[in-house]
Amino acid sequence: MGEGVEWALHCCLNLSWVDPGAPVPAGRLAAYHDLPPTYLNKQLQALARAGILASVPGPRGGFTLLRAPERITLMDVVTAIEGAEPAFRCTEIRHRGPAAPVDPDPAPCLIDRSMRAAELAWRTALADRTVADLKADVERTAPAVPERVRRLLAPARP
Amino acid sequence: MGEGVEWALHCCLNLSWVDPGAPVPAGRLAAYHDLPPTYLNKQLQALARAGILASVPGPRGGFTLLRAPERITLMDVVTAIEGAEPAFRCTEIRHRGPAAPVDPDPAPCLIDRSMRAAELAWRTALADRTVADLKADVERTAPAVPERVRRLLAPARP
DNA sequence: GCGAACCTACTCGGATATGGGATGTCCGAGTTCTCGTGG
DNA sequence: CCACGAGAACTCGGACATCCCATATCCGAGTAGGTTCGC
Repeated sequence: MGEGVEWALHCCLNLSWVDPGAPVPAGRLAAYHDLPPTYLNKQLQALARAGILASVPGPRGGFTLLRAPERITLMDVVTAIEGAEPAFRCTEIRHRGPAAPVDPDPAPCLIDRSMRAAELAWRTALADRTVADLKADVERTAPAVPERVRRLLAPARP
Repeated sequence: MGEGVEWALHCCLNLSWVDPGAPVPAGRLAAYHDLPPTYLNKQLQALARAGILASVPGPRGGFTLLRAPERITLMDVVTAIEGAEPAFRCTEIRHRGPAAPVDPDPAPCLIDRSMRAAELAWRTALADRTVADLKADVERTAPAVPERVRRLLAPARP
């Protein structure tokens, strides 16, 4: 799994603590965790294309959560970064080679079926957990974090 | 996920239908599904290293199931091919950059926690399903398959 | 003093390099079977 | 006819290329705000 998933999740969580009316530029989000700014920008673009973040260009621009944290599941973020295709893709090798039946077997590949069932369990677990859940848990276990995030992501006051 | 997982699963299933005392060479297993013989050999070696297959060299050699199909889970096969490391690996980016706490936070990363919980659900689903289950299901839905596998994987009779 | 036009600085967005791992191939070590030879 | 030994053929096992995608970077399009000029 790509490294950008971790970055995207942390960014969504951090954005859940700042004022939705004040966009945060990619560079500042990157500086918070010491990440490559332009590459993080790429991941944020993917989140924007998926409708999770809103992007505003120009000075005072940046990224903002487009939906409420309660409506952003971990599955949404993972799908936005990694794509919607399943990790295990059945290429139907049972229909190749000398064992290939003359008329294609209408029955589904049982190996694919099992692998997809397992992947569905994974997807369900991710879909059951939202950014709001993470937000609440962090606020309970580390109450100092939200204020620190707000301070470091806030725009520089001249 | 690598393509070799699909190959390995099909091979284990096919081997469950042949006589455990008669090893099947990699080339014949590859020919059954029209796969690159030497590359499939590489995957089978990984299965042998994991203790799933037994390999015997020389003429009349090949690969055999080392354990009973009931004792080979899909998780075993996936781990043998893909490795045991989790798909999502937390690099603790929360401890990097200006927000890094002076003494490392003993509390676990909650994002990592959620991702690992989801992956555990996936692993559990795979561990609950064995090659014997697949074997029984195929024998019920496609009774002609086992005989065909035995015939095509049997050693050539001069 | 006030308004408007211009200019600058800053941001996203996509097109462009690079490296590591999955994919694919090749040759050597070892074992078994076969064939020939001698008794 | 049988025992034995050398040879050959076949297999796994690991070392060696190749390709593709994740990673990383750079420059252009567009916009908001500040500045300056004219009235």
